[in-house]
Amino acid sequence: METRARRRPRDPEATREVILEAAGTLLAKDGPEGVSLSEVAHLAGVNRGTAYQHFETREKLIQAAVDWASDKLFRAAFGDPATIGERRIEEVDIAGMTGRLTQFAMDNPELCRVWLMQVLSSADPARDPFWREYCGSLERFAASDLAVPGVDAEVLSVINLAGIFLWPIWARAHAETDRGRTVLARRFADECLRLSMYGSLRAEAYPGIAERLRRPRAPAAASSASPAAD
Amino acid sequence: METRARRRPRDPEATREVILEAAGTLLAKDGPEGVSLSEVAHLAGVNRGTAYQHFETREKLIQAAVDWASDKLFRAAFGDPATIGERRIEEVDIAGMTGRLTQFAMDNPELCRVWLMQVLSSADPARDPFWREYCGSLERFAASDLAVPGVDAEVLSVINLAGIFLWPIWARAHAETDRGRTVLARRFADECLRLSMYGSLRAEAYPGIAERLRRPRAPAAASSASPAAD
DNA sequence: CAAATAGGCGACAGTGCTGTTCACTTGTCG
DNA sequence: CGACAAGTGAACAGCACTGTCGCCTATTTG
Repeated sequence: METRARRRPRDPEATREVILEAAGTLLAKDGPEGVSLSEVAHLAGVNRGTAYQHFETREKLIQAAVDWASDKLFRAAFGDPATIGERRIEEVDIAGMTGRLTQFAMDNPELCRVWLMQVLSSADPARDPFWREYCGSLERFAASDLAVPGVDAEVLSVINLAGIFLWPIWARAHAETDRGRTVLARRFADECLRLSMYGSLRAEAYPGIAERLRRPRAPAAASSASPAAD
Repeated sequence: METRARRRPRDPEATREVILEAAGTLLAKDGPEGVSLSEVAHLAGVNRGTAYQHFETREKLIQAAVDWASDKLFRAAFGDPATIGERRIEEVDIAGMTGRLTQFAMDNPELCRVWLMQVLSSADPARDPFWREYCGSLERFAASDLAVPGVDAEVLSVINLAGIFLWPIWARAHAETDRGRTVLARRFADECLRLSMYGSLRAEAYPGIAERLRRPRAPAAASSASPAAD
């Protein structure tokens, strides 16, 4: 992160942080199996031995970096995890949360990439704290009278998060300037809202689908437009 | 792939295929930087030297495997790339394509993971043929009178594909049985359709958002519910 | 201020992977 | 049948990375 000035001033906390940050950056670039402790130490401007003092093995460093990313994500979306219990009761501001998350994703695409990749590789994504909280929020929202009836919160969580975290990567590749990225962030936010408000299909044009959705879990109606699920 | 039976029958095409398949599997597990040619050769039941005969370097093998995954995806969604030009004219069956893709993703989650990771790491995702075709289809759909007005096809493509490809991973982790997975596939398809038809917010409850969407690209309305994009 | 502590550093052995070469076996095709 | 191409096995140098050890020195503390 900085040009090595002979010897790092003794400060375990800061050192640990700088190592985690470097690990996060490389994790986003190469994936969990692709980062070497040597690289991380070099990027962090720290001796490899120092890194081993903070994290016993490469494996544990990676894990710590992933958890660190997840925690940052959590804080960006929901604030301090310690006080989360007290705030559970208040009204769910679903649009606001989506906005905060979208903005954060735009500002920290690497972090989101790390988190996504971890979830993609995890045998049990449901154990991730951020995921649990997000999904829980959507469930509470779906149960409220602000939501359209029939929302499947779990599925919607995957769709939302996947889009929110993938979009910035797309955007980064297409906008060189900050201004351009802001425009792209706005486009995403708008389309998210539009989709949430009105969907994408003109409902009148698809009576078959409407029919199918009216009797959930029943065998698919014989409409040419409805995808067969089995 | 199979228990090595002495010596592989001479068949370059099949050998190449088996190597690519093994590479794909490992790619899905470990990411591009995480697979070694030794591992691939071992899993494919092929001599390391043989692998080097088909692919000059590790790097080229990885690239070939990624392209191979992208191509399979393309075929699953759109059929033979060679004949794609002739079929461009016909009506866009957006729901049908989504259904096919969803099913394919459920059956081949590793493939989708490979593709996703590649896109996540690529500097320019727009060069991927599958992406281009998918996005193009949505654009044609958005321009038709089957779509709600104001759809941003590019954003919607990201949202759709991200969801479609991430869901199976979630599902795999949560359903042990084929039956369970079928149910989860159905849940996803239903929620996709529901979201496409009606969105998730009760439009009447969010006049601020409706207002904002009515004048696109203007500075955000001062609604507490609308996410600030800048 | 001096000693003790612990954060940080450099060097080392061990391991696994890459890319290459070479001698060898065995299907397949003209 | 003979030539050639596909597949095997082994060996090698070169490299990068892991994990460990002992030394150095900034900070703390008595």
